[in-house]
Amino acid sequence: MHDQNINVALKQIQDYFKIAISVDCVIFGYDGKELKVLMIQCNMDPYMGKWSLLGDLVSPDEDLDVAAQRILNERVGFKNLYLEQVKTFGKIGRHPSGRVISVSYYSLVKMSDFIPSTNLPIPAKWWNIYEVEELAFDHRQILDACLDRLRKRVRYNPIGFNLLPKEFTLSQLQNLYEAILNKMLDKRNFRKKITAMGFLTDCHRYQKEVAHRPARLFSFEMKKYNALEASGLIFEL
Amino acid sequence: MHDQNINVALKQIQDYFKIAISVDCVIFGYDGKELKVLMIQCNMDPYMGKWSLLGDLVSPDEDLDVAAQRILNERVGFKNLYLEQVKTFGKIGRHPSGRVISVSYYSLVKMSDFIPSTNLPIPAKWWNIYEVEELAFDHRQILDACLDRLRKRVRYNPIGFNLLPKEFTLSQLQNLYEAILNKMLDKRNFRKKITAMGFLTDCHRYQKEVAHRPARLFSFEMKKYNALEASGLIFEL
DNA sequence: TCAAAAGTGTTAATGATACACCCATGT
DNA sequence: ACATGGGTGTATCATTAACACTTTTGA
Repeated sequence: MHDQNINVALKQIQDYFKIAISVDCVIFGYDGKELKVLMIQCNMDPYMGKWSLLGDLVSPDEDLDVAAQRILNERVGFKNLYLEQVKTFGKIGRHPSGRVISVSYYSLVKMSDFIPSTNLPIPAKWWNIYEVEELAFDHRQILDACLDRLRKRVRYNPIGFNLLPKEFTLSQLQNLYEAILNKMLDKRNFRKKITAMGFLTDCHRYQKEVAHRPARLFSFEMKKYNALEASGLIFEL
Repeated sequence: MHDQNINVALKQIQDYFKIAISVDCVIFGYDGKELKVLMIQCNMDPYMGKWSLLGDLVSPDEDLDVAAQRILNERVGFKNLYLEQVKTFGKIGRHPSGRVISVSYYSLVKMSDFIPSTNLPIPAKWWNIYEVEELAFDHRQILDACLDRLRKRVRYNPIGFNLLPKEFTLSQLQNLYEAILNKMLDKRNFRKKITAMGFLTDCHRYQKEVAHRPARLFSFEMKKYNALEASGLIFEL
């Protein structure tokens, strides 16, 4: 290959391939009280030390969704999480190292199953969603867009269960909705609505070792839900 | 520059910059009866002759939204159209020339103002949304995603007016909603709802030269709507 | 005078909201 | 026995859905 070819190649790079693609994941969790988001500290100027979402470049032979799953798997050790693409951020100056267009996703994690790995390259921290500090890059915008989307989605799709343990009480479920929507709900109306939809399975088991009347445990099974949805059920909370 | 540098450069290309970004626009229009979508014919194998959305590569110094506006302007001659980003499509094999990740947008055009330019590089055609043939690339998926989004958006945001002439009748507005939602609506209930929201301005003018009782003309002003929204109005149809 | 779309209210059904007390357990 | 959250039903209000006839114009 001689210089002329190089110049052609470099010209092409300049013209078409000077953009890198990344994926950024907003990872939501729920600890039984608060809605949380997982973040790491940025090690790149000018955002050194600022908190940042988990993200990485997408390689040329990698699907976007696969890249998102990879990030979740590499950094948090989870597979097959609920994942939804939200929005693509492409402002010129959004990344200090050059033109990086970022496809954002949010993901839902059962924190009860989450074992914080101490041997990961970068330690991560769960932040209360309402107490997040100033973030690196345009990650505040990304976080806001994902939280907005989650709030809409959770009202019309049964995805909240991805944040709860397999067996949960109705109060836990209500509390989760209150944390996501940032709004109090009426206990009786909430229970009426969700039990009337008929997709919750009564586990015939109860909470143990709680200093009050133990609550009935329920579980959510996608199969059962799908069957009901197919016969006309409309989920709405 | 000698060969070693070349190899480094090429390696970098291979590693990070082998992905091109494009924008594809679903351009919706309304001719008074049907919801339409603007498309062109593909001149690239293996999709030669198939119909395709309007799209182009994003240049490295160009915002995504700006690229979308540019495409609309270059190809259709419009500026400042309503535009919404919908989803990013990034499957490995979606484009025959290599890895191209496409950010999709939909846009709303007043067809009444649209003068089909005959001197454009590629002639475009308005298709009835419900009669679109097999499309090039993954454009069917993109179209479906954009139509879905439009259907949701139009129920909770006053964006339908972007498809109507400045002055329109209530029947035209209803017809537009029926075309978008693909569903008949009750005339009296529709009128009650939309007039009760109070943001339509009566033009005190009427249709002319129609072979039936002429309908009252209304207009939509964003200012008025914003004021009402600020004082608590919730748009919903 | 006919055809075609404009315009207009009421009733019934459904869904949403508001609200207070007794129950079972651990300490 | 007390503190804590679990669990339950009804009445009111607001919203939605269903429905038919008269009016105005051009042909």
